[in-house]
Amino acid sequence: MANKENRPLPSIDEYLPHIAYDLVIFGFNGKSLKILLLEYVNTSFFALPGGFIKRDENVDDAVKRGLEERTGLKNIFLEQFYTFGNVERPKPEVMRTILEANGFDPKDGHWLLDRFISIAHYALINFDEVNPKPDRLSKSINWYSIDDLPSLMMDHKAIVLKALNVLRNNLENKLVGINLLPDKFTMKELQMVYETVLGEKLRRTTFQRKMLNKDILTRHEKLFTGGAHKAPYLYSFKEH
Amino acid sequence: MANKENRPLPSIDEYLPHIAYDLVIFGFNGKSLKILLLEYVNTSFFALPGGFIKRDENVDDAVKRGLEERTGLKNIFLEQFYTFGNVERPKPEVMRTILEANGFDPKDGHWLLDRFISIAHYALINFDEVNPKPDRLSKSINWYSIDDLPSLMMDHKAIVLKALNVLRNNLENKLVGINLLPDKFTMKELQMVYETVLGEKLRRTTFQRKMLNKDILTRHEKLFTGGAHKAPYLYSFKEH
DNA sequence: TATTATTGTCTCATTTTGTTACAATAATAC
DNA sequence: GTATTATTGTAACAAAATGAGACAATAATA
Repeated sequence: MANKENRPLPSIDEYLPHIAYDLVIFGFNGKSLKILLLEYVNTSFFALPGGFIKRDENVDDAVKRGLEERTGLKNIFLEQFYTFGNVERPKPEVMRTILEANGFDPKDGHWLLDRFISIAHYALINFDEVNPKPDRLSKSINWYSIDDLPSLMMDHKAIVLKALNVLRNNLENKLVGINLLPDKFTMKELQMVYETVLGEKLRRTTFQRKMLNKDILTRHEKLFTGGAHKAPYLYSFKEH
Repeated sequence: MANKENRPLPSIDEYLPHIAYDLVIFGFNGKSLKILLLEYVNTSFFALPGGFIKRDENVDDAVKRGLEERTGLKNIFLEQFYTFGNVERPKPEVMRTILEANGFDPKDGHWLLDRFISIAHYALINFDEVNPKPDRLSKSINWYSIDDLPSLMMDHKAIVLKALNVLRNNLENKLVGINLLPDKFTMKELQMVYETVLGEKLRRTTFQRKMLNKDILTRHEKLFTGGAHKAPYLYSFKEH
């Protein structure tokens, strides 16, 4: 099967049936936490980027491949956090609508219309480095602020909420900041990452003391932004 | 296909291909942390209990069903923690050996010999209430202490280690103790749960104070064990 | 040179945790 | 009964971590 541009849909010979992955790609623009969402051609469906697993491919590798195609970035912090496997989650009509809007005409019983279990991952990236590319079924891919999302298809809203929750729990252990910030950053920026992820205000002096005492930061030169006030130091995370 | 007892293998018509689940069932006997392992008939393979997902069944429900069949218990604390999806994990020869030892003769390309992705869960149960039952391919199911496991098939060792790790991280939030202990228990028993899961000794007085201050325990009557010493109070977890 | 906004650090109060000490038992032995 | 033993519950103080406020240092600009 192929559409008018003669580009075939993924073949069942190449991919594992019933298994997909979804990606919650977090980015931080210095102010708020955002995620990447696709909008499908000729529909009003917003969805998480996702994909399928090749028959001879590790799940991890499939996801890395998908993430790289979307963002152009390699070596990104990526973590699997839950597998969504409810019977109700597949919506064949939705998938059919999307495929038809893209010029395909899948037969009943086509594997893409079947039940899918989705292995959800989240990624943390530095907002500035990314130039996202939509996939061939989507008309656009854009950043949406986590507290102002459009309505999402299927159970994707639940996937995002779960991802946020996992992110909160991992904030201390995993040095989430490393992956959301540029190499050098100010203490204020680091604090804002913590505040956005946790969803609460933190006390400036306490936060600064705690971070410095952890012995995970290296202090660099000052950053002169032109503001009429004392310039903040830049920091980076220590190697080990 | 059926073996000499004429009991058929699970049919591809009924189950989703390529998808399985594995269970790390933790129990606590008052002293050490144990898990349930199967030993397969006429082989020396030890493995985690697992199963397949019916085509019209939620993953959650499939796992609950399997757990109930194994332990006879309902309403058990159960949590999905990771999906193992490496290409190297399936071992068709191993599966074939097990099936043949049980009197089956699967054709090449049989779906059970194919690649499987496994959604791993852990369960916490009260050791005393359980009378485990082997499945039909296994000759036995038994408790094995977490620090004295036999060698496990495929990547099951890695699955157990990951489960233990998740358990450690969830110890505080999830009140793991609730599910590993009987309704009423002594402070010492609670402490031993913490110590076994964390793998380290804790200070008695500090532990006691911390637990009592949390306002999660109800104190009941004393427990007279016959020991020549002061009798400890029994506690239970508060409802809410 | 004064003004302004922001940053880095100090201080002291408060809370939490580490550590030791000790009185209060249940049994048992006499 | 009374002494002995092991274990438990809690108090008491020290040490460490956190909360909260104060304040000097400093890049700009007026």
